[in-house]
Amino acid sequence: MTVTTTLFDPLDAIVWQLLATIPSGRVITYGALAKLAGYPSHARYVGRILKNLPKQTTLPWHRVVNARGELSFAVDSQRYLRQKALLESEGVIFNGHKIALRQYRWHG
DNA sequence: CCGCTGACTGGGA
DNA sequence: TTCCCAGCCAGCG
Repeated sequence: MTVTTTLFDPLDAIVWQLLATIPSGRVITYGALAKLAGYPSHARYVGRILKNLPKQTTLPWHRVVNARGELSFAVDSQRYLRQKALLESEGVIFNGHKIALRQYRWHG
């Protein structure tokens, strides 16, 4: 039987699982997520994974921000505003375009 | 195989 | 501190 056909990459599944563990009100960077998944130099790939998530996903994709504490979308674009709104609804504070970081990261 | 494009980064200026 | 940029790496002609 042929078969096989991996419907998705193993890394994708790992990232999905890690993403699911990030608490409301907290954020994590693309790079940190990649590192936790075991692929420290794949921040961009993590971005691609998020981009490929189905629209109806329940995963907290909005809790992933870039290393500068900003959202990786064109400022004021539709997607930018949506992510910002979701984060603010969880209590994340913004200072201009940047997240008023207190604690980045999950767990801690 | 080549070149270009990103939901990215670290480090030098 | 902010800006800039080479390096990064999978996907898609």
